[in-house]
Amino acid sequence: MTTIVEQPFTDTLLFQELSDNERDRLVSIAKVRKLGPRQYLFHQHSPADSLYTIGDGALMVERSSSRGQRQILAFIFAGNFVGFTHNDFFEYSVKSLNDVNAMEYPRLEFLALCDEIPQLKKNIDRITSNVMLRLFDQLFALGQKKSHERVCFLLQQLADRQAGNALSFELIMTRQDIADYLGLTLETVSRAFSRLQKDEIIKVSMAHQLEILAPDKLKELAFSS
Amino acid sequence: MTTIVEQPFTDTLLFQELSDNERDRLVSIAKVRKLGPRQYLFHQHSPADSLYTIGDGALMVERSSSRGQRQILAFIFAGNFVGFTHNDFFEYSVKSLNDVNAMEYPRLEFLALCDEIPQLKKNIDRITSNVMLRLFDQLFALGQKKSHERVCFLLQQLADRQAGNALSFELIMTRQDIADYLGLTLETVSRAFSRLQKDEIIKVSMAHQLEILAPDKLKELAFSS
DNA sequence: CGATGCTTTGAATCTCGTCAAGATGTGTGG
DNA sequence: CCACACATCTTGACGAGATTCAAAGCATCG
Repeated sequence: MTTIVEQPFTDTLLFQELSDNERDRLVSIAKVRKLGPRQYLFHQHSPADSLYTIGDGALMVERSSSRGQRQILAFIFAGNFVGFTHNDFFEYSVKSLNDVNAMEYPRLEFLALCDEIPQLKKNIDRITSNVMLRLFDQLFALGQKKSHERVCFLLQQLADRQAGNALSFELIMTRQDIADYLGLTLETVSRAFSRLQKDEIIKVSMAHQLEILAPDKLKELAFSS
Repeated sequence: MTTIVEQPFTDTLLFQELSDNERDRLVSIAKVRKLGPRQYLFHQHSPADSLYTIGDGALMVERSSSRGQRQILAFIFAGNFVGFTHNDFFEYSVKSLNDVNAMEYPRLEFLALCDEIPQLKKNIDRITSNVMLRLFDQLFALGQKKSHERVCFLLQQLADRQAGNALSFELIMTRQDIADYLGLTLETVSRAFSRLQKDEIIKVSMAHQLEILAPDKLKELAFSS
């Protein structure tokens, strides 16, 4: 259970700088939650009774309209924290991409701990701030970038967040998931991959194994800075 | 100065449920900041040394790339609070749309007050949460909606937030501003207005006076729920 | 090995962006 | 108060980029 703490993941570390005792108190109110691929951790509009940390696996935060349109608001990975809201109901669903090991914290008990452990509250605030900054980036991408730039934007994010800066990693989401994250269609995403491959910026094997051949060009296209 | 407190504005009320004494402490560290139209409250990448509440007027939160692309992240109005960040530098600029009366709070002193006044911290958290929810909506709009639906989305927001649910109000921003908020071009925005006017959903006078003729249809298009 | 689900590619269509002109609105000075 | 200049907005014609529809190619899994 404490493997969550040990993992060398980038941001959203809920446990950062907590004492052993404080961590134990968090662990004591948690229970394990396991998910297979393509299962929901929780649904949009359901009561926001729990919060979660991800120990293993990857998920996506999605919002759907009754017309069947879907926007993916974020991808989340091991070490991340999800489900914190001021509302009584969730504004989004969270769905797994692969096998997931999560810890579930009852909301009221968690909030009580937040009041008692100032550092925990600080960690929440820092995570919230990071999430917000990422939303700004995504908004800029959807508003200003062309399709292949948006794909580069996502690949850069995945390289940083999922793969820990590796140049080779697995694309665990489908083309449709990527499309719904970037505000495109799956065909457009597929064409963007083909184009980036032709330009020798990336290499895709078996549709889901990705290799970054030209990291500088990728960044250039991702941030059009 | 205390008019800020009294104004009946919707959300992001920094002063909500504070005692008179606590409000006075906030006011005591604040100083007045006045802006003419199209002036910057602060710039992207400048040191985040202050926070602000808006007493009067309207502004936009914008992020620009060195390529000259601009994404407007939000419009903000009287009663709103802006500039809160965990970074040492601002991730965005804030620029006025008309004459603005703001209050400026030195960041360190403000943060100290947050530690001393739990309700103030709670207000910040609530505001942050509202901002996040609005970012979700905007992301959905940019990712999933067509141009005229995005324009409806903005008009609905303005009717709610700027005009206090009125059916008639002034469009204080330019077509270019609207375009940069919605990820479109000014021409597309203009065409969307013409189309909505032809469909008798809105009426535009002198390019900046707006009247909502069919509120239900507007909502329908805005939320395509 | 065939069935299924996902991905790629092609062709037609459509929406939106670009470029350009003209209209409307605003502000200034005579 | 009018006339002129400058900003902004509207509209049209065209082209680029994205979506849609359709078919074919690949993996995966029983």
